[in-house]
Amino acid sequence: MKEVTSSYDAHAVEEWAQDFWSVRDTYAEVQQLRSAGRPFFFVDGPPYTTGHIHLGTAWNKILKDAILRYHRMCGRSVIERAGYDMHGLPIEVKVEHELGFTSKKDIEEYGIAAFIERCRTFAETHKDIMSEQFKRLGIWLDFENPYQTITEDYIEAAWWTLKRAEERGLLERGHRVVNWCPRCETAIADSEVEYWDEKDPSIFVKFPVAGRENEYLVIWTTTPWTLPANVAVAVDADFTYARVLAKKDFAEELLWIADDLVEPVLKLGRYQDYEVLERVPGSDLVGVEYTSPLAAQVPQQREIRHRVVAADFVTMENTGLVHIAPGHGWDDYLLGIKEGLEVFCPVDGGGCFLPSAGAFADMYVRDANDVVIDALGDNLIARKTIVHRYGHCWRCKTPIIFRATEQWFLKATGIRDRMLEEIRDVAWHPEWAGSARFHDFVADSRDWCISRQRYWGIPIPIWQCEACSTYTVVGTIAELADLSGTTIPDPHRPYVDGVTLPCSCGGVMRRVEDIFDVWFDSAVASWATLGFPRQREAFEKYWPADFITEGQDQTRGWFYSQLGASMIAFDRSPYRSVLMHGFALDAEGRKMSKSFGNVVTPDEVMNQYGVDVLRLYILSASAPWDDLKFNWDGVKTVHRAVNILWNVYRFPLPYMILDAFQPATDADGRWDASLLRERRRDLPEADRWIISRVNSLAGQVEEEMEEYQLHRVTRALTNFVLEDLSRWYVQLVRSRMWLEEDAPEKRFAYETIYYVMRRLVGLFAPFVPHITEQIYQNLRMEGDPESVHMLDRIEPDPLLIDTHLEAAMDVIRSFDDAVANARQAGKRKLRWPVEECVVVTESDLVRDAVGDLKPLARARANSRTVTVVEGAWDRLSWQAEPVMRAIGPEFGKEGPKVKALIEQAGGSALKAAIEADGKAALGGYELTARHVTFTESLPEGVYAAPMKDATVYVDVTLTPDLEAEGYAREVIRRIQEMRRQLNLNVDDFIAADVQVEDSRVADLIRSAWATGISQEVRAKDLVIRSPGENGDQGRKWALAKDWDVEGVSMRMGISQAGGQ
RNA sequence: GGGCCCGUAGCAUAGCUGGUGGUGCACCCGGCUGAUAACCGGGAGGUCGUGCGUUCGAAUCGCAUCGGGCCCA
Repeated sequence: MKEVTSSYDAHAVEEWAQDFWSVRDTYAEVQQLRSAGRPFFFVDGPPYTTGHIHLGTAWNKILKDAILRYHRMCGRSVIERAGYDMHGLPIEVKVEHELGFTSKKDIEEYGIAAFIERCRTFAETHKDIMSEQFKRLGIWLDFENPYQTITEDYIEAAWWTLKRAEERGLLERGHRVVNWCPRCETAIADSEVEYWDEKDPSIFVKFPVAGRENEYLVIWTTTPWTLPANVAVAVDADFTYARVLAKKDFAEELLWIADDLVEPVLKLGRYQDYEVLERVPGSDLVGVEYTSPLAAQVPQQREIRHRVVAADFVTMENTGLVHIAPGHGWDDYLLGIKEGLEVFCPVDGGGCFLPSAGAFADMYVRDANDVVIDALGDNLIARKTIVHRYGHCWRCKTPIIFRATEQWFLKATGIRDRMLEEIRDVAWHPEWAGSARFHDFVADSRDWCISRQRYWGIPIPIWQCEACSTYTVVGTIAELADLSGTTIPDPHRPYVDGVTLPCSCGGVMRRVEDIFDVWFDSAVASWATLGFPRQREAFEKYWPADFITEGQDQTRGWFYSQLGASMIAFDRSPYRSVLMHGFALDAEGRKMSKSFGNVVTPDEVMNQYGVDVLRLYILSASAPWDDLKFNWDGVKTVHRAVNILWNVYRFPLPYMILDAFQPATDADGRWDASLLRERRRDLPEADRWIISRVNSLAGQVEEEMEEYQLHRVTRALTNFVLEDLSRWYVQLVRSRMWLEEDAPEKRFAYETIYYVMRRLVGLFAPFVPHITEQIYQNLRMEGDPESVHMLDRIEPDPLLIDTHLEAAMDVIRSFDDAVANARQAGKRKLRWPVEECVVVTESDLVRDAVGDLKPLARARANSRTVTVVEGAWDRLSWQAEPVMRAIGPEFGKEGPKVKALIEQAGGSALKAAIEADGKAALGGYELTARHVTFTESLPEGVYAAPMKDATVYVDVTLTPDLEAEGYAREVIRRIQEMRRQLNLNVDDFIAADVQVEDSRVADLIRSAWATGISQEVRAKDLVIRSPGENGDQGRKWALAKDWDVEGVSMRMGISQAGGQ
């Protein structure tokens, strides 16, 4: 063991620890050490390789790391690799920015090969940056060999999975309405749509009813540009619709509006008057035909037979009639299928109208809104603007549109029920994350559109014949080589695009141009990370994952995509248990965002307080599944706690070293606690207590970790350090450290502290890996495991747990607080002894605890005696006070007499009588509890304070004996202070001179305490004198000071004694 | 609009199988001075988001409402 002189320096400790691990490759050693253990297969949810990590990313990895370290200590062989999600539109968008591109045309001109190389470089560069950041957080995952979604074997896992989908009939080519980003010119997944408020037109439009003069259906829309694609109007069959004669400026027309909405709609249309001519149910309107108000501008509209249809999604809002364009809306599309409506979608991939949109051709749809509105002419009833939530492309923030296109789908709806079954068998933490949240999401899920019309992604391995349209799904790269007779350098676009296959019909099969939705990449992670399908052994051994943990946003993301892909491939859930964690928010509970300027980065926290503090803060600040409100004050508090851990660790070291303390070891040189276990009955109570506490703590940690209650675990650990170790045990044990001779109680203290620290670092290691490693290395015995992270889990030792003692000590601590309280009231410092402390209680626990631990109680109270009194303490008396509010009305004129009687009566006797009988006779009057109150009357010099189930009375009256000790303690303290100022070692001797201005005090000290003081301050030579007395006045002291001690002036001088 | 979670002193939180609201930080006062650019004690501070209900009794259960978060439409 080495002495630790410096105070806690997080950066030095952490740099040292990381260096220590990297030199010895401790991470690999630990993995090796546990390799024979029961496997624990963990899959890292791959972060996307863009930009830098934020607090949420850090939280995610810290949770994973703490949990995995714990499992390793439990003897599990943890199977893991860090993972990275490296394909996709976000990177394409970044690269497009770098190159100044604005459209797909730019990319095609630049060359797909060159473009994806830049994407690859971008992804790899950022992967490396992020790995470094994670390592700095002390994360132990395999960063040397991470799984990457861009490698050949990974891509193969995706291909293989798609082939499984095809084999099981779950792959489908479909014409569907999808979310479409007009800038990226691709379909995007529901999960890639971000919603925020957008200002849009809100218009009410008349559609002329066919064959009727001057009669119209009134619809409402916020997307005028979809009107050229209108084919129908939907009503609710059960709503009541009104045929209204509406009047404006002497003109009249007939309008169909939902009955309840007539008034507001006509008001908006500035109609002056109206009359309801007829009311009919929606079902009566079904089949009514109408013409488009844009028939003049859009030739195709003249061909369409528009009609009214019934739908269940119509609400009693706006006009109660809904404009239907199956080419531009999900509900519209489904309704179109059901009703056999035409799907008309005159918009291209860039969001511009096609020639089939007639007069609007070539216009960008959102720009066309005004033009369309103008074209409506008289058919426009009203126009407003509305602010509503509208979807945007998550990468480029462009407002999305809905477009009917040909895409590839996985038929998630076909396996939905099986998914719901599987969810029930997964252990969710917290439970509601699965049973409520995820369940509801899956129950509402739709088919999964997996195709994207982009470049940087896993190419969809479908080859389709140009001649006969048959298609085949290729499952592996070897299979592709087999079928095509060619090999490719890289399974990305554009290399794979050039490969053709012969079709049985004699035609040529070419790959469909699409790539996978990037969510499909990570969906196959649980088998791809095991090298499946190329290698099957690990997969068969470990899959499915024992555990995953991600943020609550991954409910719709990775929890879902993995489940879907796995159900398709293997018909079972890819994970056995899931911990869903929260989001990192700012102190106000708001999302951290760059534009809001409230972002706190993990770097900021680490730079100021270090990694371990960040880790401990994040883990203890809130339950894993609650959102984390980041708070600097909280970080500071945790920093203080870690600092105390450090101080508690370093405080006994100088003494241990001075005494050449050697913990017991076994034949292999390993630390051996059996001696301490055998002698447990000989240990002082304080030692037995803290040993019991640390074992109880181990039990608590074990229990709470079962449910991933990491906040409770870390709080319990921190609390132990602060409350039990620092605030109590260290205070109790200090004086034993100072013992000169080789006393057994000092040995016990060393053994105990050593034991507690060894257990404590083991318990703390998964959460604060750096500081625990440093402490452990200093405490470690020759034969002990090389790293704290190689220790086995610290299990509670039932032999050493004494719950009675723990309860009794709680009582003493409460007593200790109460004494301090009473002393403060009596203005008697703790340094000054008192004659008597009395604990008045009715509680057996308090009585027994104070009785059993009396020496400790006495020492803590610095009291000559501590006594327990059950019932009434005879030195207490009660003062009776008349309650005139009750006496006055009842006794009338006699009142003043009663008052005087009460005031003169013995309060204690009166109280006893009333308590016994409920009444008391006094001078012929009968008194009850309502006539008199009692206040405790304390003897002179006695002060009281409450403790748990008892009251403590402290008599602070001074006697010459007490006073002598008090002054002596004051002198000792000041000489010690001067020793420190001289920077003396604890074992140096001194010579000292104390001149006391008050000769009575000087005599008091000298007669009883001269020797005591000499011993305490290690003085070979001590002179205490009154002002007149002679001493070494002429002597030059190394340090001389004047002090005011409780009003008595003293002059003290000390020097180091020569020799020894 | 829907689902899930959260809302307790200036800040962060515990309590939530209903029975007199705990803790930490900050603040004020004090102690200790061989862990000392540390450590410890005490005090003050609360309509438990709001409203209604169930109950002898609600922070805790129910309903509604407001605010925050994630997700969905």
